[in-house]
Amino acid sequence: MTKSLLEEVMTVSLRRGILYPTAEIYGGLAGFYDFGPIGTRIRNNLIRLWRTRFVENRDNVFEVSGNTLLPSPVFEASGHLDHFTDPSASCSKGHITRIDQLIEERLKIPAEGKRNDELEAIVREKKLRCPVCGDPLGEVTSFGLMFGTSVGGERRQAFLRPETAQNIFLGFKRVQTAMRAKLPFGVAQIGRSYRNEISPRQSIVRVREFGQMEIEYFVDPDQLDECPLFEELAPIPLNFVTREAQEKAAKQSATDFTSIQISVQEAFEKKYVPNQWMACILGDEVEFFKLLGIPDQAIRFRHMRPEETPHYSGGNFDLEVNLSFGWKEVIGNAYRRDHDLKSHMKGSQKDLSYDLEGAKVIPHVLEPSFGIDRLIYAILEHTYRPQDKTRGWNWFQLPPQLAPYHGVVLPLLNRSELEERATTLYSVCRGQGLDVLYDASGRIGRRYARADEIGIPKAVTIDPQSLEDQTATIRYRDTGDQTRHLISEIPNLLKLQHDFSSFFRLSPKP
RNA sequence: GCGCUGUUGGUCUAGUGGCUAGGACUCCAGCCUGCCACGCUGGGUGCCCGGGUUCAAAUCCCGGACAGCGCACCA
Repeated sequence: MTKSLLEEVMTVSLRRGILYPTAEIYGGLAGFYDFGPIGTRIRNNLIRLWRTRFVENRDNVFEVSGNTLLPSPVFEASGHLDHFTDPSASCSKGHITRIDQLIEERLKIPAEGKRNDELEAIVREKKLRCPVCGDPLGEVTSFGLMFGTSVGGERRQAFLRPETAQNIFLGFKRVQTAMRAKLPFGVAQIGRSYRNEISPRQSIVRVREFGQMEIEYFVDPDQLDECPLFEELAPIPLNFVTREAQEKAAKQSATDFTSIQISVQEAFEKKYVPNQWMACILGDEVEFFKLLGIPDQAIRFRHMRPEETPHYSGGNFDLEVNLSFGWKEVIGNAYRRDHDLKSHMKGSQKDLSYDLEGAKVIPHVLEPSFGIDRLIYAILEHTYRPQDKTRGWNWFQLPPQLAPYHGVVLPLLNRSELEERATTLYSVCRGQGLDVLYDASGRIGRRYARADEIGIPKAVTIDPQSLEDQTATIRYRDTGDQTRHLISEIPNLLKLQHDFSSFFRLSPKP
């Protein structure tokens, strides 16, 4: 049986310290993975790129870092407590009971597949009570998506957040006033979220603890079609799957959807998306993806069908990446209208409106939410170069900005003069803030292979000629070609020589 | 959560109810080596966990964990 691409990528990842199961020596825990030293470097680089483009390069985006554990009322207000998956009810003392299990156990009737209101009717009819204390049971809600715990001596109920977004809404007023932020502005957050998935799958694509990079853009509802990025992003092409295309595919029992290519401008003007802001967010992501090593044709935006979209949404558009096991959501883009701020105003009894020249406005929210782990998997799969016949080993063609090291310094031969010269260069590079490795173990080809396998873009080799004329060779991972340079120029040549112009160009001042 | 399949050094794998569980690659040390893992020598690490059957279990049985796939789920 041949290995799937996923299994192959995972094998390399395990061997080279990219990632491995959490608590592996105890048999692991389904849906949890740790990043190893190489994976952490890649992850940090991805986060750095994201922050550079979407936060630091923008004048009006503010980054926060929220806690992962939040008190229960937050999720009562957000609606998460009503949308869990396992039906449960709590009594007046706060004991939580799985209602489907209680019914099956006590009444010996099947409860599977019944809706919450049906289960609640059974509870009322049969007068089921809390099995712990005997108190009456409250409303039946679905439970299980969120990891719950209790806090402090008073055992206050709390949950690990299922999305980073909530902290942003909770802190909206603080951020807005502290930063004296004017609409439109964004609040970004990079952090971890938790969902107790019934069945984690596909390595780090569906996990129970995952990283998210999110922004909530707060926009005056009257200015949703006046995005300051529009002029820059208007020509960007988008692969787009309309709802009509999905209906058509369903009717024909097709296995895939047909996508169309439209520009950001068309997406807005022809109303493929609800507003200009959403069109720009999608274009912004296409530009970002150019740096990740995932080809354009492997990404598309899918307009989520109504049944996949919450009632309050003004339209959700997933960025999906074509992976070996199908198209997978890597970014969720949601137009949440004023749902979140309104819900928390109601839940907290605090005013979260924005003072717009004396008039109270509840900003509308547009939310691009990146799944870090999925994105890393997508990058690994798309940059993996297996069965390379010319070089004889598998490698990752990681973009230089994501590669775990800028380069590796190698003495061609294990002679002390060469090693001295090489370690000196290594130290100089490190002193200049470069991430470089030194490797003198084994023959040169083996060391090139080791470097390739974790995607190091350049290898510098000190050879006997280096001692005569102070030069060294740079071998390029992607081609295997070599060029010779003065050693004094090597550190600069290892620094990223990438065209960042489009990356840094955007600098709107709304 | 249900079902199918699987789990042997770091990785990939051979294997049988019974001597010190074999190989390949990687890794480490040394030698060699004027540029792409395939020169030499030496070395290290392993039968997923628990229970059962048995004189004897890595092997058979049961349960669990984990993984891949399918279904369901993924507000």
